[in-house]
Amino acid sequence: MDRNLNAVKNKKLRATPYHHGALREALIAAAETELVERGIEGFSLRSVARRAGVSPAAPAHHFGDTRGLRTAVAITAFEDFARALEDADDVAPRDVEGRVRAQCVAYIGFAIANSARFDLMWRIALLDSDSPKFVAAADAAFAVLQRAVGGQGFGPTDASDRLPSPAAVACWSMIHGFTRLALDGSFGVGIDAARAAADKLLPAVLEHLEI
Amino acid sequence: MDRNLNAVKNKKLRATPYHHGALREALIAAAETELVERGIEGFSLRSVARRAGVSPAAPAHHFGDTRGLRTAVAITAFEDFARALEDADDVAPRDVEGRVRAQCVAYIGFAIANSARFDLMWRIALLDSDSPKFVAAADAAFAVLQRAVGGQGFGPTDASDRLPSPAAVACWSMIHGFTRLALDGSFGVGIDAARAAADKLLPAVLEHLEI
DNA sequence: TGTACATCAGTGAACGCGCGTTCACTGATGTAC
DNA sequence: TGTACATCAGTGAACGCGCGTTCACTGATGTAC
Repeated sequence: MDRNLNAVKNKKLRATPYHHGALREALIAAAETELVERGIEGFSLRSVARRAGVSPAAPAHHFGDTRGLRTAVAITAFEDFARALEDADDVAPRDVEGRVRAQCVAYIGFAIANSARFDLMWRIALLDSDSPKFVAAADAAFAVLQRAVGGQGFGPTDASDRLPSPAAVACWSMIHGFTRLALDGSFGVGIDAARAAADKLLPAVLEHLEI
Repeated sequence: MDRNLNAVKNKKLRATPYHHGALREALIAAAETELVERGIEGFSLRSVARRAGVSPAAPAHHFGDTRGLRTAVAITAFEDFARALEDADDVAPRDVEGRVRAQCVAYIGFAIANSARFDLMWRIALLDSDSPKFVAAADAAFAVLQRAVGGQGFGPTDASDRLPSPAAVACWSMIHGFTRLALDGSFGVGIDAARAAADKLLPAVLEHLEI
């Protein structure tokens, strides 16, 4: 009786149903928005729950803890990243130089368009960085780049180390470094400066990459 | 009388004198240790004050606030970094390839030996990144690298943009990217894997840098 | 088709914590006379 | 050389805050019979 009363009262007050239906996805989306608006430092489990309109304990059900949520966000970010690199390769000229250039442009393009998520992807101290799903997602992204560079998988060094091909790492290093420097303000403060660097400076810089 | 009594009592209890003498330097040193032991995320004004054996309000006197302390640490880190690059250049072969190689080795060497500080140096959202002293320290480090690459200062693009020479940026991007990837575990988890990558993989990677 | 019950998803209040910063203060130093 | 006084450097208690996590709970769903 008392319980029924409560149920009725709650039903009246509650705009949304008790069960969300797709809370996991909603939380990830909320986390991404939160990341954009407040940055990694301002990001918190509670703020994400608040934004998703859900109690602070709800996320634990899906992600365990804060680190789990952050990791889930990073995984989807790496998946999107890999897709962006793939899409770029699909429409690139079929010669190696053309493919490499396309990968680099897509790389920094994704980073600029998704700078908060891109930051999180590499903040491994904040992630379950040895979670199999995370490792797989990150590896998949690099595999796309390596394929475009024409890497034959792993290089001629000791097979036991499983080091990737130097050419692919050279390309990866250069575009990753350029991207980080651009995002971190070394070519001018702000996202516009980063975009300008990608447009004006990057092509000349890539001339110095020999594949 | 009451005051005198207090003074005497305090003098007896106090192992260290009321005035520290070189608290500013001591706080920076404490901050560096704290950074190493707890990482950037665990770092806090209070923990640094605690480690320096001083009240939580003391640092404000020298640095204003937490951000100011972090910035001071980052500035000394950039100064040490520039010095490390300079020292490497002093003993490098006098041809461009030799100097570039030496810069790259010193770059990642510093980052590995000082990974916590190196992380902080680029975490500009946490710093007063437009403080003149910070900008000057960061620019000075890049200037060393640029000199070694043989950059003639600024390149042939619009002088108004003041973009640095593409060759220097290419070198910087590649070694910065390689270093970040190594520190972030892309070549294997842990500092030992980073060191191994620097030793085994980096030389082959630098073959793809054309200056 | 209906009903009992297990399981799942989310609630909301509460906890203890460490944080950055403030405040009025006190102890020490240095300087002017 | 001594003394008064201003200035500087550090104290320590207090504040309010947002955090992550826990807990017993309730509402909704699905499944076995």
